[in-house]
Amino acid sequence: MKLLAVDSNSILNRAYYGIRLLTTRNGEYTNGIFGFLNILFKILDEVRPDRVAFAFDVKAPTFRHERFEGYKAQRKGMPDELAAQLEPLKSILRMLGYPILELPGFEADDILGTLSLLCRERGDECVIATGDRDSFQLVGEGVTVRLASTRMGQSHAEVIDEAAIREKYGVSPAQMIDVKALMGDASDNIPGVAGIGEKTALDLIRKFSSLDGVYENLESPEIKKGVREKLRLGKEMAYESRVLAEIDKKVPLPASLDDLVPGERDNDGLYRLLDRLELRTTISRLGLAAPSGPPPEDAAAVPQEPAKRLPLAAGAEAAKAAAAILGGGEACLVCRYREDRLEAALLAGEDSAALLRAGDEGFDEAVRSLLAAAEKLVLPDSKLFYRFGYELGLKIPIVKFDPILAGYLISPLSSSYSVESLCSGRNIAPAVFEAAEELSEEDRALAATAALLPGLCAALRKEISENGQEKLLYEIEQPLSRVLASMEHLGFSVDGAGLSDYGEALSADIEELTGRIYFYAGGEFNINSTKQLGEVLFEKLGLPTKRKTRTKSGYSTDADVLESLRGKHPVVEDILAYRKLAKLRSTYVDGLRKVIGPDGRVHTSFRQTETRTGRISSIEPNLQNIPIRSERGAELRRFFVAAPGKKLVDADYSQIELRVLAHIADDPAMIGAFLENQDIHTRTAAEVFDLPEEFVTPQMRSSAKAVNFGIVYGIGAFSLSQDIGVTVAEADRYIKNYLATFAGVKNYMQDAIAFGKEHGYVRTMFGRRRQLPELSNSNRNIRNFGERAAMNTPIQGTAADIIKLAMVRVFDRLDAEGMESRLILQVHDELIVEAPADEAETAARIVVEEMQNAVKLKVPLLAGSGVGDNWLEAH
DNA sequence: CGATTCACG
DNA sequence: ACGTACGTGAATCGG
Repeated sequence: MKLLAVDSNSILNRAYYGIRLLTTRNGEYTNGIFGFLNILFKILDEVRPDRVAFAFDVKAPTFRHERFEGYKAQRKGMPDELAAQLEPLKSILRMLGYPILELPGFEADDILGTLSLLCRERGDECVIATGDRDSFQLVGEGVTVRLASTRMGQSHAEVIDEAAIREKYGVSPAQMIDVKALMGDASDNIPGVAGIGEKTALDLIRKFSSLDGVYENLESPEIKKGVREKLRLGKEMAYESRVLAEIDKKVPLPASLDDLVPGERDNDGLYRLLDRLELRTTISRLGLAAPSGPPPEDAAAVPQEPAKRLPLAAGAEAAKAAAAILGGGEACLVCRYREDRLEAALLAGEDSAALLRAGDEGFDEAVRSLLAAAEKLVLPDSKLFYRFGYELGLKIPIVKFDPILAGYLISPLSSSYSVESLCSGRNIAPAVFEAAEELSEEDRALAATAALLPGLCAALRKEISENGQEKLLYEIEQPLSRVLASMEHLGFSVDGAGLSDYGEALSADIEELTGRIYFYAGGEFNINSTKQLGEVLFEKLGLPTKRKTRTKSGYSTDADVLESLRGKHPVVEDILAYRKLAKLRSTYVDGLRKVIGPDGRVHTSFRQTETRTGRISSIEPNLQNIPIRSERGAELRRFFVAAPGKKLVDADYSQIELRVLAHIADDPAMIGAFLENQDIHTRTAAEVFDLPEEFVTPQMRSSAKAVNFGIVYGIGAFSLSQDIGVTVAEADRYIKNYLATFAGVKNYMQDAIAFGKEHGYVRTMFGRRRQLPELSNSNRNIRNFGERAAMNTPIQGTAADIIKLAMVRVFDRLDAEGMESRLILQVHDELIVEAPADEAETAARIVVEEMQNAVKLKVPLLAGSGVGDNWLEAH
């Protein structure tokens, strides 16, 4: 017989602190549960026990410690975010079929002790799974411990047996009790002897083998005077502590070992609970599938319509069936693409469905009619569909509803969006397709997704409407998808040859720098390795270290640190230069060349459901971070060119975020400044430094600019001081002056946080939301982060809403005017249009107009523009 | 695959 | 006493 006895609270604790906070879309915390289960599965796999028990502490304070309350700090209560995970975890364990043991008045340790003794008496094996060292004293005679830890997302479980303890501590497992009696344990309310820590305690027990031994030899010369005095004073406490330190092995367990055989798993219940907790990986790890029947009526359950049964036409019948469906009202569509080709599509109407497969009779025509009827479709990932349309040379209508975009608007926090993940936690009853033929596995998967759409969309539409996000979805995000598809399809022309020459020049300079750096360093090393670079700078060359990296794993060598070392050693300058050039070469020259298509253009992908604030992002390549701030970097933009006979039109908003702030905060001083078209940074400088504008120096203006940025980000005096190189006190004064002048801004900041705390989310002018569970976190740093995000998100997000709206307007206007100019890129506050040379000036005027008129604020929205043959010139 | 660094708005 | 601005994506190192 082999028993696995789990110290549940301890493992949960480890898991909780080992994994960053995770929440479901509804704000339920899950990181502890997730980590616990990972550790559990790993240990189960390794140990393969035939009996399992989960011991839990009982919440009520334990009477054993009452005597010492008030004497020592009480055991810190667990944070709310962790406590909330306790009950769901127990439910999961019960549904897995495992017994849970908890006894009022006894800690989990005592239950483990008792279980381990029972095993010993029978000569059975006992493995204790725990996250702390308290139960080491139980080890020996068939009893071992698995010490769990979660580091970097990985679960480890170290095997601790008697030999391991002797090696680590130099004492026997039983002697750990005496060690603890001396050193105490704050988390267990065990006082120990004041002033004796782990080292001294271990040393004493190693020498004198027990607490009695120590006190019998108190006068021994091997005990230092100070220690002897502490021991004398703490003798009573030491013996009291020993009683507390020894784990009870005789608690009245309600179960015998033979009651601990695992029972049956409740797969449906597990699925429902794990689904609610959005623990998809755990679901698949357990091989769980959605319960077949309708879910039992949960208190919170939304009333479900009975599952619909739809006949599914396939093969030769499919095209005709699809035409009939498209003749009706709304229909759901799920597509499968393979290398830009549509391979299969499942169309589901009110009461019938069709599976269209490439190669089937009438497929191409059926697809054409699908594209033409897009406005009737409920279609996830509609951008792919538009993109597919553009590849065929077709501009297709905007779909009726894209559940992926809706899901993103409802909660922008997820890492990815799919029909399946959107259903999780929403209690969606799938429709049932009745096919005449056996479907392939891929087609079954397509059908499974399509089956969820009707129910999912009903739920999402309701949420969108309750959230007041209809306009945002139907007038901004959905039309924008098609604009993005068009931009991706068109791409941006790149001068590959010019780029290569530029790269050659970089390489020559990099080589020279490398040689000099090796010379200064007195040898070759990998300059790209922070670790090796740190060793060279701070150990070999003896430069003063500034700070450690965030994880304290080594020396930081970032640009800030190097900047501060400038002048201390000539190598520093070269390293800074090397880093700049190496970045340009690897990320931009090499990186970009890799993605230039056969058409000589780069086709980025815009991600529309990625950011928490509502911005779009750009990948493969990222065209939103092409250099501009440094001269050498900006040169790269010369290689982003207009096609022959065309021009680039570049238009950008002027200070859109500050204008949005002025509007949202309704700040008279700031609104006044923008109405008078003043230079906002100079104006800010005049206020912060309390001077007339004529006396504002460029330096002061630059500091004020940093203050303005800081305000938008949710300012802190420390960071501002770092940024502009003044003392924290000085920075603090700037901020105070700023907020005194712009009182509306100050109020806005407070209101934004208050709103976030009250509602659990903040929102933009257009109703975009961002949930902020961080605001109710008990960790101050996390909470502070939440507060900054609460202030920043409405500003950044509203600016994002506005430019998205402008993009849709520009796109439609160019179309309406019958022009050939096309939007090809967006960089947050900047739009780039490729225009036939003779249209360029008109296009520039139109873009600026649509950008400025996208929305009416209390301040004017200004945009400027330029025209050129390449991006550098046009900007 | 996490950590570090750095490019952009 | 502590940690320190919002939002992204890509390259690189090294476990």
